[in-house]
Amino acid sequence: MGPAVEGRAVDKVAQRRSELATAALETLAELGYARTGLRDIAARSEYSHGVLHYYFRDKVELITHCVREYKARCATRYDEAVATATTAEELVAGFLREQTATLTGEPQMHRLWYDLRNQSMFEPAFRADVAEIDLLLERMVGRVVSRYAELSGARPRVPPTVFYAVLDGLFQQALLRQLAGDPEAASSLREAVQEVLPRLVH
Amino acid sequence: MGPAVEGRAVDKVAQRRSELATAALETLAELGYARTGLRDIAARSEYSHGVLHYYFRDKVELITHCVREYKARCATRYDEAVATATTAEELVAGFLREQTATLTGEPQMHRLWYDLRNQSMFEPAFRADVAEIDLLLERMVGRVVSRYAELSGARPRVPPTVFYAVLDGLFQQALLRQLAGDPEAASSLREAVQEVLPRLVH
DNA sequence: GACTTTCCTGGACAGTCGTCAAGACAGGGT
DNA sequence: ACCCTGTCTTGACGACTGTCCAGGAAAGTC
Repeated sequence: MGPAVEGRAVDKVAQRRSELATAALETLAELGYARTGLRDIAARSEYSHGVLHYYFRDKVELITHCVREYKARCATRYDEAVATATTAEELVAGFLREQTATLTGEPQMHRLWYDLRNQSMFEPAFRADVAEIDLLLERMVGRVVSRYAELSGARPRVPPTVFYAVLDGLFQQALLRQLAGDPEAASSLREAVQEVLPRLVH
Repeated sequence: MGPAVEGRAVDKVAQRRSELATAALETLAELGYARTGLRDIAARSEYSHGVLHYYFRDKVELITHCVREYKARCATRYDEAVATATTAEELVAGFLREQTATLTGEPQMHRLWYDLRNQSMFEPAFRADVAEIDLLLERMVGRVVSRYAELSGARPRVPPTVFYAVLDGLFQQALLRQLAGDPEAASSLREAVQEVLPRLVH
């Protein structure tokens, strides 16, 4: 077993892990943490339930790996809008478009994020990863806000942490309404963001 | 079995239900929804696990009853501060005192609320009750804000729903930090509220 | 070809889950 | 004395849980 082969083997293993983590993410998003078993996850993949303990030590390690995969998707969501916008209005429009799209397009994935973040309030094993993602999301919001301030020639009036908490609260409320079937959830969110944002940076 | 006796019997039943619901609330707050079984709940009460199906049809009905009990505690939390404050600063001080007290004093109860609210994103059976409590909390925040505006001779700049979402986002972030052991969680929350509030009502 | 290593399956394990029903026990009514 | 009714306990049920393991399948090495 040479180093080159080992390198390829490691990649292969990493790929399987990622493959299984994706199946786990889909299952968790559909059923929620409390109702998801390892057999449900395996059923969604093309393998049997035993393989999960071949690639992951624990259920905790599996879910932790899932959460790490999840962060890669979220952290760059608004980066394009930040990069391409040339005016403040354009940036807000791009931000709202993207936010609305995720709210109506993949609400399951986001209720999973909130579910796992809540689990970390009970299960210390999740806290480190959740905190890491939370920081990533906070920085993402921070980039949007600071660029918005730059384009509109103003200054953020509250720290990035507060911005993140405020926008997260608004999004979570909208998500709850969206999943309850409220057709105006998205438009209410847009309106709220447009009202709040200029008052916190001007 | 006359009506008078029946009336007393109904009270007795209601009292037992309440008693068991209290034990359930304590257990849920400690373990979280995903890890709480009916036997855990019964162990915390002075009865055995079979009695739960004597007073409640389902696990769902039990937890629903819990949530209904929970709301009675929360909805009046800030009412005294609203009633006694004579200046805007006094009202904010009272609000922050109460908010800090609940954050550091009973964080378990609040992570349970967020847990159950998240469960309602997956389990439609919880949605109606969760929505009801959410409305109650929103109105409570609305009372604080409108009184604050009145005392400071200003106007709320965003609707009550937005206020609730914003303050809830800030509180949830603080709760996450509090439970992770951050000693500055409470003071950060106070600071954030004092920064945000005047910018949304002036 | 045989042999070794890696990968994956399927079943078994010890628990726990929600649910239910049979019986014990108490108290009042007749 | 008896039964009746409301309470509560206890044990059991099938289904499900995370975990582990014996062994088959497949792939790679000599």
